[in-house]
Amino acid sequence: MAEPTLWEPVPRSRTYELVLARIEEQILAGKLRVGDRLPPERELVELLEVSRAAIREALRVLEAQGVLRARVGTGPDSGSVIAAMPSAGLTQLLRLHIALANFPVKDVVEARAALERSSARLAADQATEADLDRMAECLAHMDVPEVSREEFNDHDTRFHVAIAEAGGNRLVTDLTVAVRNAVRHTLMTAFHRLDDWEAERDRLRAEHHAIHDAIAAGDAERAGDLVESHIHRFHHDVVRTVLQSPEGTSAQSAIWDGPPRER
Amino acid sequence: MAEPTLWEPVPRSRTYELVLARIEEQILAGKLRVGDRLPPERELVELLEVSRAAIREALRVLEAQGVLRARVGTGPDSGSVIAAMPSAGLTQLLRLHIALANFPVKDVVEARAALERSSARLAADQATEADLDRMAECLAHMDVPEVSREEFNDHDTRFHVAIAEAGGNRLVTDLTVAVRNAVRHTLMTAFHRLDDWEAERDRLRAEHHAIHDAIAAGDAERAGDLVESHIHRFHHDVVRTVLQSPEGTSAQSAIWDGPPRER
DNA sequence: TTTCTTGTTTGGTCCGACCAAGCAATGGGC
DNA sequence: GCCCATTGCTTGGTCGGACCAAACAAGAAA
Repeated sequence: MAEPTLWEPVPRSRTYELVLARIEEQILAGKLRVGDRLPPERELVELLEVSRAAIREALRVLEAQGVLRARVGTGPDSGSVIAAMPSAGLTQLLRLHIALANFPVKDVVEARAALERSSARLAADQATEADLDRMAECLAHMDVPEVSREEFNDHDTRFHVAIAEAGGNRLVTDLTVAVRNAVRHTLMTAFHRLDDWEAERDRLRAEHHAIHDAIAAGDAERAGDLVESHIHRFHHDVVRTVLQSPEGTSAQSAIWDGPPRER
Repeated sequence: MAEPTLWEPVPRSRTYELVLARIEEQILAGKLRVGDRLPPERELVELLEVSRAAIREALRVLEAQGVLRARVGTGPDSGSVIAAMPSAGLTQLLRLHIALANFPVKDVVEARAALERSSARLAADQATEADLDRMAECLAHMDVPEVSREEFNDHDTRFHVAIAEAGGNRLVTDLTVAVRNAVRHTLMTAFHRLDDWEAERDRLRAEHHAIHDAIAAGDAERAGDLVESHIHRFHHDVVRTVLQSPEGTSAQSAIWDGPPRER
């Protein structure tokens, strides 16, 4: 039971962390809700009896988490206001950690597959006509005969986001968007290095239409399975192959597979 | 195509955001890796020609994201060091946004189910003997006849985390831990208000053992399905029922179901 | 009534100063 | 010659004060 990792921390709290804790208390307790305004920074200085720098550092953290939105001036929209923009913060966080190779691409793909399978199942159950129309519009853009790779990739993303939004689960949607954004660059690189672009394009078109049809038909089981295998196949055929081809050094394979498991 | 939301932003960059961008550049470009040290704050002031306050605000954000770890002194471990502790930052972010009801509990449950299904499938494919032993140990703790609810919940969490770790996917593991931590309080509350604790406890025990056995047998399909239905059933039977019972006001049902969908 | 000016509030930025935690080099005592 | 306390330097942590610019509100001037 004496796990060494459990005895490590002992974090001496810095002032800004205490400020953060005070504000979080009120959020967790429901006393601060979306739209509410925090007292002005100078007032918080007096209330909490710390320097403005400490206050501001805490506010910066909340802002980065998408919980706060600060504006100057005196209007009704000014000051530090509790907001709700989780996807930006999530995207940023995941981007950095993926870049630090904490999360190998393989893991990200797996997470995407899991999340989007869930989205597709939910979407099949409760997508509205408007939702289906939005998906169909994305498909139409990708079906343009001479569509460019950028255009295609752009609407590919929109298509998957549309599915997530149709599912109505905001957490899953935001996670999906964040994960997708986080690997956007990698995806585009793979897309450009593609040898047989036309074949892959046609394959993706067919898969997308199949997914759309399953959702439209309300077949959750099939929609989920199709999305899952769609993501797995694409990353297996395209990303892995392309990233490991000519310039495929050991460094890149590490990006894919991650460091060996150690215990 | 003229979506109104796309014309809103125009974010005037603040100094700390520029500093943040510079540091992120280097991380994204792979020039800063885990373990590397940033220049001292006072040096960054000269390099970037901004105030120390701006530097520090940027560093605070990175720290909150689990990308940085700062220590005073001159030793080899001192200064601002690139680190990799994503789950803490994720947990914090999710906790706040769940509290702000951006993410209704229902959505969180769905995300958990999706992620842990994926974990279980991976675990069934590649769990080692050591992994299985750790799971079994958690089960043993939960099987103690007079186990307390706290003990049970504690090892319940460990069991699920053990599965995620056995899956070997760090992103999914960290997301799982973060999501679980974020709803820990809600979970414990539901656990305590439980009417027929013994019946629920026995049901959970049986489900846990079935999951363990499926993973041990290498049956990915079954393991995944069992975990998924396990989570769905528990939250449907316990959390939803309990949280909406006596004190079940409209506010709490909003926490569960979230605000009505508007388009 | 309308328009311009002025003042106030608010976040944004910077500077300079001091503190305490650590480590490293120094030097006396054995 | 070796050990250990002292001293000094580097580093993040904290603070107070000052000034800027954006944004709005109120009052003055047309």
